[in-house]
Amino acid sequence: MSKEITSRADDYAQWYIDLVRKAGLADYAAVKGCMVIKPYGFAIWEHMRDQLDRMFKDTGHVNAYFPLLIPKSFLSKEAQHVEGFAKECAVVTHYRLKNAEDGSGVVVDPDAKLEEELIIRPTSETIIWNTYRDWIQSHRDLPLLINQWANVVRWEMRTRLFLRTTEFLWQEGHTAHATREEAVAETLTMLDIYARFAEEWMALPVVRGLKTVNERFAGAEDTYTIEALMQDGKALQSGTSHFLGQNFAKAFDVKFATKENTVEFVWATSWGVSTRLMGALVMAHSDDEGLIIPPKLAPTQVVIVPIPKPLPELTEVANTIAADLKARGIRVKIDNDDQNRPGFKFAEYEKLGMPVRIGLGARDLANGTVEVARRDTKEKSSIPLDGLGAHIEQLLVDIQANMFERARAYRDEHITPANTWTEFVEILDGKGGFVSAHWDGTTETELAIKDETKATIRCIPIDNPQEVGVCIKSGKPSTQRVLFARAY
RNA sequence: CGGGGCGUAGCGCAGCCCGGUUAGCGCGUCUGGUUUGGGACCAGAAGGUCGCGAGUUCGAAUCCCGCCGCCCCGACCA
Repeated sequence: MSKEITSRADDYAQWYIDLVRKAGLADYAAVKGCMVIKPYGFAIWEHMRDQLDRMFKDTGHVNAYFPLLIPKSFLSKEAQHVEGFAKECAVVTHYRLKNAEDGSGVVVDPDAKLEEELIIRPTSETIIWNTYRDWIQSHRDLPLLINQWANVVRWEMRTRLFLRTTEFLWQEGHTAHATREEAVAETLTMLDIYARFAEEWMALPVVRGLKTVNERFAGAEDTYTIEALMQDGKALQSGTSHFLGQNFAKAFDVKFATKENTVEFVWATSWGVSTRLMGALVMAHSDDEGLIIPPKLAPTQVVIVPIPKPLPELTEVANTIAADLKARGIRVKIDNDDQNRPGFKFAEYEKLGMPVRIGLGARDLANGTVEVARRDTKEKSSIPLDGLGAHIEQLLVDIQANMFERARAYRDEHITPANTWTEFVEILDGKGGFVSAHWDGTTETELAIKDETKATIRCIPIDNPQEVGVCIKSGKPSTQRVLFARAY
């Protein structure tokens, strides 16, 4: 077992894992690499999920659910797709257990071997497109805009809570369109929704961009990404939106009759974000005291702590404040615990990242004030009871904005141009973050850079300015800078 | 699968090199009391197949051999 890491500076990755555990977000359980999301972690995820779901529905999408198990043969229908996922699939081979002859427990019944093995979905393109074939006949059936909330399994070699687990929760949207243009537009619309969600709800600034051929989703023509920067200078791919062209339509023979009475293959997109976003939230905002949850996602936005404990006269005032806040749509909780001391509670709520804490004691009441502490800056101030509700309402807005601004300032400071190879390596090893550098556009060079520095091309930013230059590595001509970084 | 490290109370660890009373410490838990505006204090209590197996020895947490498990780094990846 490893020692506890208490500061971000010591070992960021380990500190992150300890924090996720200590704050009660999640832990590993039973099967190696599999994660249990605990109630507090799940409450935050639910806020994220609900908001994303609203944004999907506002753009015309509907939810459905497809099976967990996929016939093995489906996976081999799209050549690139198999290649991308074959190495990490969990396979179901039998459907029955029986008691062992020697009474040692249950064993797999060899007589119950499946004709065709089943794959536990690593992603659902194949089973969904196999289904879409029956759903789509005419241009009148298009566009088909479906999302599903599901779990998937990818048998990764190494895992890390939220960032990469064997099983994870996500949403995957799968759409079918009559034209290339419409599908490309959908791909970008969804990328934009992800970026807006990250920035407006998670207070997480992201770079929108296009993946290189090498980093592209298996089976896609184009993969777009939102890339976020963590506090240790490493990048995190936080969501992807794929333009699939007609690849899956061809693999699964999904055609439609056009208005012109011809028959065409449909155009496809898929897009997803996962519980990895929870990891991004933690790694982008936390400090040594614990989590800092943006108000829009905090399960409890304001906690009222009677000091030293819930005495009747304090509880009465607390109830009045809580009623006012609730009426304003604020998620508020009164701490009625009379066992722990205030200092303990303060530390505890800071660890959980609750945006605002209201301290309420005799001393305050005598002055007609309360103590308001904000988690993001740890500032405390004395606020009059009169007008408190409006003040808190505004404070939550301010905290949300401040968290985003702070993260954006950090991100912006950590996009560094490099013009020579020496500079490039120095930045990666020193301040970290994104390095903006010229690249000759070849996979060969990209891989050579990755080999030597562990940095990958995170993306070619959308609307990237074109400029003449030479590749940082090969010295060959280049037309634009791309963003490199070491990534999770 | 390669390179490191670690398995001792619910959690975090010391003890091991150099074998020797009844295996310790901190946190947590339970009881009682005093406290209560930034992680309270005092007193007492419960809690252990020292990862498993075999060996050396009068005697093994400690030494030897084998096995198992976990963590970290690398290859894979949302």
